Amino acid sequence: MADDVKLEMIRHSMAHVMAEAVLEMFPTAQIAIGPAIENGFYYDFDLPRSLTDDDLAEITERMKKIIHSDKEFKRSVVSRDEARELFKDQKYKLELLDAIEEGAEISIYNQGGFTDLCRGPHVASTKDLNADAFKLLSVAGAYWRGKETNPMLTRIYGTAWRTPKDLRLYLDHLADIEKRDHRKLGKELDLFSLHEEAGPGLVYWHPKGARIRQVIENFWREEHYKNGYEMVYTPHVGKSWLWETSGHLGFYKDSMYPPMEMDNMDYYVKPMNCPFHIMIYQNSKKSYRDLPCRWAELGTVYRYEKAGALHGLMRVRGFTQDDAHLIVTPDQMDDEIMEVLRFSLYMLHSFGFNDIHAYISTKPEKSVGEQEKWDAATEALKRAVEKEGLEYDIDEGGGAFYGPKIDLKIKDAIGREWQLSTVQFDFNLPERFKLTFVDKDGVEKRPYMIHRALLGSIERFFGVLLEHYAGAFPPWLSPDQVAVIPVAEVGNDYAKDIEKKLRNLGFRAFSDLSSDRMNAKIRKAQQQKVPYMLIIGEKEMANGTVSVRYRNGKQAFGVPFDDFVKELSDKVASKEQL
RNA sequence: GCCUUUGUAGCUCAGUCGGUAGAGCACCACCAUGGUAAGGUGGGGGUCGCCGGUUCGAUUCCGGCCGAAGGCUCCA
Repeated sequence: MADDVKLEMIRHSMAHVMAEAVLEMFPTAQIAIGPAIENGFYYDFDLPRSLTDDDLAEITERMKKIIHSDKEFKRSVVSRDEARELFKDQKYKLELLDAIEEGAEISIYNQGGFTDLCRGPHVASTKDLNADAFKLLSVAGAYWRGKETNPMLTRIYGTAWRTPKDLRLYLDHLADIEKRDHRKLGKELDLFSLHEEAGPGLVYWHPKGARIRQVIENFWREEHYKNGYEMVYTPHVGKSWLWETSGHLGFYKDSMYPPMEMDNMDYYVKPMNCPFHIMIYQNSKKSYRDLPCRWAELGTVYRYEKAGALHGLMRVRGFTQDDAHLIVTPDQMDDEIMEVLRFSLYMLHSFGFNDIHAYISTKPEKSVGEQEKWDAATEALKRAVEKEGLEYDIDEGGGAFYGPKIDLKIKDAIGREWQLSTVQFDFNLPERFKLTFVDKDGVEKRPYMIHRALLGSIERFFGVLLEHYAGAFPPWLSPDQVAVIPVAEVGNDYAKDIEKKLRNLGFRAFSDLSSDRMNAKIRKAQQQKVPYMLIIGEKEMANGTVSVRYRNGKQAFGVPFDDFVKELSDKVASKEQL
């Protein structure tokens, strides 16, 4: 039996054991569903009261007893009527029963004092579970069958493993995730903040965060020019005419900030940049000779996200998309898609993301645009992904109503997936705005429009980067690349001099001339994750050298200053991690 | 929006079984001039998230509101 199947059985069985424990404590509880999930299990209950930490402890103890009691998981097949009788007091189970199609086998599992409607499979006996290899993690609310209109149930999440050691490794992993939390690191490293009183979901970039953002944006712009893009700037608000024409007021209004009235007209803050780029396109008659247009903008947009959905930098109400729109002739589509994909991968690699997976989403049931266009575009996406040798999955019917897309997801340093790049066809806006170009044969034709973001949004990308590197950015991105630390006050002038030289060479350096002792200065720089510390004392002053202390604890003494500059330059140019 | 948890100094947190609060770090001043992760002493700083109720008295009890965290849902 495959290992992962066995683990799933353990987790599913744990869910049953937990349900038994909960029913012991709350005999009137209604039980809903309790599946195995990634890393653990959960069970949903309708309870007479809310749960406390003490309750979780008691449930845990009861579960341990049940596990030690060595009860067999007995499977039996029952008729629908027998099942209805068995679960006559369990309304959610009856609802589940009704959903089982006619003629299908109805199986139940029993372990000692608990019987559940269940497809299985389970471990043979509760003794196959390890009483020291599970932990109840949290209590949360969850709608019955995930529907907002249904009653809210109490969900208990747990994690379960084969051995206590596996459990410990997983708990360590959770601790690692907590340590890397970008909200925590953002505060510790003084990179950004959010201010509820000034508006939730709106990001304030502090000087050090802004330095990193500048490096990202400057690199982004340079690469876009190298890759044949032009930069545009567009307004932040537009009259309702624009959003009516684009269709956003029809299908996207709930996600937009409400209108501002001026001169009897409604103005809306932009939730997307596309209509503005289209206005630029429309400004003059376009020939096939003008295409492709590749227009990029770091465009800040505002969207109304539900308060409960906001999360640090990952989900905000105001964010800057690294947006671009390609307006191309049908002939150019294939090459352009391939270029966009190649460019995306290059960008992601540059930031240290090498584990990349693609997802192609195809035509959903409700959609606009002719079938041939969808087919042509979807094929172009597939060809591009295959040409780059990317692994990919197809999400059938998962595209937006206006066109198919490729999403690229990266894996970060601890294996979590994040969606960053997206390349999306749009068959809707060219129609709505009646975009045309005059082709070689003198006939006006409709161009293809491709919407793409490589990093997604600057805010979210920054959050992902921060967690990926756990705050220890590679030197090219570090907000402070070099801390110059004099051993004593007599070294202050030399330290200042070195700082100045480094700054003049374009590096981000500072000298710590505070009245702290050297040890404290080193500690501070280390906590701020500064990659290079130059320790300056009498020896260094006499010889024109520096003593280098690296963030990773390594040291190099008596390094000629010019040698250090060379080393730093190489590191920054290569974008390598220290 | 809903469920659970939560909101005390800039940060991390303690505390008051109802009598208007403390620690460490940070900040300021003074002393100390120190060779690879915290030198010493002193000081300033809080209407205990907001509004209302109970009470002689509320940061503490009760109710409402707002925010945050973890979920459900959605997504860049």
